[in-house]
Amino acid sequence: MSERNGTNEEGSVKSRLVRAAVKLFVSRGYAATSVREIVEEAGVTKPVLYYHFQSKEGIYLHVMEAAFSKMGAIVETDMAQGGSPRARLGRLADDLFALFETRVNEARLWYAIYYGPPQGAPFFDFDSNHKKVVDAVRRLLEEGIAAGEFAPGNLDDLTWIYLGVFNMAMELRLIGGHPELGDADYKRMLELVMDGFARGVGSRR
Amino acid sequence: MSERNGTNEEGSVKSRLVRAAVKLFVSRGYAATSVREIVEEAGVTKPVLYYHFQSKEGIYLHVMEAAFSKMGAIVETDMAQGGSPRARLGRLADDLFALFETRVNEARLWYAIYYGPPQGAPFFDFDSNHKKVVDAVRRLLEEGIAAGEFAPGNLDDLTWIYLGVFNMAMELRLIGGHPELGDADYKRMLELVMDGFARGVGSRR
DNA sequence: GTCTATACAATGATAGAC
DNA sequence: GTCTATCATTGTATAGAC
Repeated sequence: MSERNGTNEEGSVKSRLVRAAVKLFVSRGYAATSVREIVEEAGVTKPVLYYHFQSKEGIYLHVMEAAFSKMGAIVETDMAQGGSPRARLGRLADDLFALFETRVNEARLWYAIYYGPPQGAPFFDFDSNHKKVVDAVRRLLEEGIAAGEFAPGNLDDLTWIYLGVFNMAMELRLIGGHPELGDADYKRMLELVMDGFARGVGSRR
Repeated sequence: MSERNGTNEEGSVKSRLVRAAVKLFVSRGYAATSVREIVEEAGVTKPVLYYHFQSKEGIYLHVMEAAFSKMGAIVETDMAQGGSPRARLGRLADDLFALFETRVNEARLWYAIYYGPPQGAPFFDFDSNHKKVVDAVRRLLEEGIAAGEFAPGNLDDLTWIYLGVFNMAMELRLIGGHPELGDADYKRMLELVMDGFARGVGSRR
């Protein structure tokens, strides 16, 4: 039963290569990581990497896709669930932040490539995934206004304010030196923002 | 008068090298940029770079310091000015955003190195500059509360919410695909946030 | 200060044996 | 599937002439 599942088995050469690539791309960046370092970390030789993936670009794309598919799955799952819009907004933030917490290191690579220079890395479509999250937040805010949980206001402004605070919480975890900022703190900040939305801060003219 | 000012003259070899390095570090990243590309872009040969700067790291540090010194200067200037705390907070955001607008490309490099893997680039002290901005915002919020412009609240929460929205505005400019987000939009969002602070959203218990 | 020419290690990738 | 051995190219950096 060596082919029981579609993905890699625990200690297989392929999965060891992926783990090594993640570790090195994350700690050094794409361009600064060499194929030699990856295969040494994985305890194999170069041709093994070129056999399983076709190139350095190939293993990079494999790593990125594996990490991002989870995010899309969370959004879809959460949007299919019930509850009040405000409660669902909080749950979505919780689940996304929990995923982020388990992959803080990968997230450093996402940020570097998404906001920064491409580093010579092949194109990866962040935007379609990012858009899923933005659309979900906007829709929940819209439903919250319709349900009377939030006061009417410019939907774009509310969306970006909410995501701005959420994003800030992630970035504070990303950089060192902010160890005291935990789950409770970011949750409290998001509740403050939603309190503001409920009281009609978004309805400024 | 070839040595009239302390910095580089307009078309000097040194300044041409700096401009070329900025352009390439910004568009490709530090690790993915080669010394050969820099000198070709500047129209000189390799030894010229090694003569003026000592290494690839040397010209990188020169580039980073030049850009960041401006940010510290803005914070210090704005903090020395008068006006109500809320008005000063708005002015600080304006001035920092204006600097950011003139250097969107450099900002991409800052984000990549600050939040992402080091790319093999030498250490650069972002945090002391970043801390200046954070401290300024926190102090203005504190003064605003003392003056009765803002309702009392958790100062850390207010600071990060404000900076989160400010930061989101910058990041939306950083990535393509959000062309419609201009000065007026981000200013309106920050005013909404300060409205919330004024009405006491931060005083949740 | 700027050039030509080059040293020399490391890079991504492959051929061919097993 | 995995190895040894090696390719051509590019990388940072320098010696030495002008």
